[in-house]
Amino acid sequence: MSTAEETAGGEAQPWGEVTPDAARRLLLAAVEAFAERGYHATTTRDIAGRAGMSPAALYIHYKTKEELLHRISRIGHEKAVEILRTAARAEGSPTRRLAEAVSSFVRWHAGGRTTARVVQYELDSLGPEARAEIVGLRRQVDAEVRGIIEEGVRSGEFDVPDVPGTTLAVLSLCIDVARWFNVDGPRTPEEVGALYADLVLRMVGAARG
Amino acid sequence: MSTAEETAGGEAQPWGEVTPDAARRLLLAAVEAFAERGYHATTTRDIAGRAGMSPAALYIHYKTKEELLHRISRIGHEKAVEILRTAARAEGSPTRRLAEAVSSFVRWHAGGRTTARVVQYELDSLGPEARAEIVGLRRQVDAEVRGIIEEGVRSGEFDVPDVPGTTLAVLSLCIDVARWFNVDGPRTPEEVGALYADLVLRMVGAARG
DNA sequence: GGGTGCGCTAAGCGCCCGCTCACCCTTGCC
DNA sequence: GGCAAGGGTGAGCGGGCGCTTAGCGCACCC
Repeated sequence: MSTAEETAGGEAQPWGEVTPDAARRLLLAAVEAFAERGYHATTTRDIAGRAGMSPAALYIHYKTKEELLHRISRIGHEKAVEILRTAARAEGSPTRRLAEAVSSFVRWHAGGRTTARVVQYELDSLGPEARAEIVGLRRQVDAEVRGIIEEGVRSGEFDVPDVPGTTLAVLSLCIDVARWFNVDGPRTPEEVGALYADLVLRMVGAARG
Repeated sequence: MSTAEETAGGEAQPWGEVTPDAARRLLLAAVEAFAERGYHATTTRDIAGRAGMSPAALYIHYKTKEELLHRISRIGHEKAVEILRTAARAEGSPTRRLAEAVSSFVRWHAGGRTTARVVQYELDSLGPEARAEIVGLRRQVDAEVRGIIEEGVRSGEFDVPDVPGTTLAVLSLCIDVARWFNVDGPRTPEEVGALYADLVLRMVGAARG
């Protein structure tokens, strides 16, 4: 691979796998537009315009507008699973791994807010087959977090009466960051990640710090 | 007032104030449609059809499709403020009031999921002036919750290093219920409300029941 | 019982949507 | 240089959108 897939800041460039170059530019333009206005309010003319192309160019690389959303959604969810899987399978106590999972997941939602917004909130705009595929990836996301919490309960580090419910709440908290996070706001993604990791450790009754 | 505004279950019928009857039927149809497909994917023909009317009937009661969304959003946000204000100003310790605020707010999001979904997720579909008005109501929502947490910190019941950040997280957790809650799922609104109240008390470091 | 006005409909206007098609450049191979 | 291939464009099709308008029917008042 000749181009770097990760920048120095740790922020992923997950679109490196998309070729050729024009297809990637269109995909990036679509992410921006979908995040700003939503899938249904975005026109193919707008996407093509942002990518510096004519409306027809879109259809050389993608069959439909929905295929664009599907591709974005799949790549984004794969990235989400990868982030959580890395944290879940790292070394260290469940407490440390849960904190790392939450803070890195939150950093991804805050830092790549445009992508995360599309990934998390435009699921219903997909057709049935595409949605079914993405729902499968979401189950993997849920399983990774639930796994860490279960381990912490077994080891006695956590005190969690309702593991599925708490898993849901933890993921919900992280995902909703994509809705409210503001790049020009007072908090950096790192700060929100640290705050949320602390709050989640409180939620599972873990000893902190 | 000849008709009841509240049902026995405590679930509000906040549309009682909308008159005449045809206007209310259209508003309810719009809530359903917006919640299901989103504002931009909903057509005025669909709304009118659900209300059993012709497309033109909509424009007798509302100037534009956006006015429908604006009205729904304002009524919904006013209800949200009312729920939190009631809990915040009740008697009892900050711990009790925070638990009541969270559980009732969650019950509203879960039970009236269609309304809550529109209220919480279609804000960006409003024009600038309408959005500005709604943002003001949101600030009131934030202030009510922050007020309870501040009181708990002052009284020594809570241990919260970052009050604005924790307020944000608590509200985020409650609001996101509207995204994931499923009426056919395993949990009732009451169960989710109780679970979330407990999780939030853990987040603020309060002694629990 | 005739007039008045309101709630509603049938029809349709103008616009812009997603998408297609015929054609045009550039590139690389012989 | 000839030529095939593929990325790109300009123009435009069919259709559905938000919204308007002309007119109808029914409840109500005198």
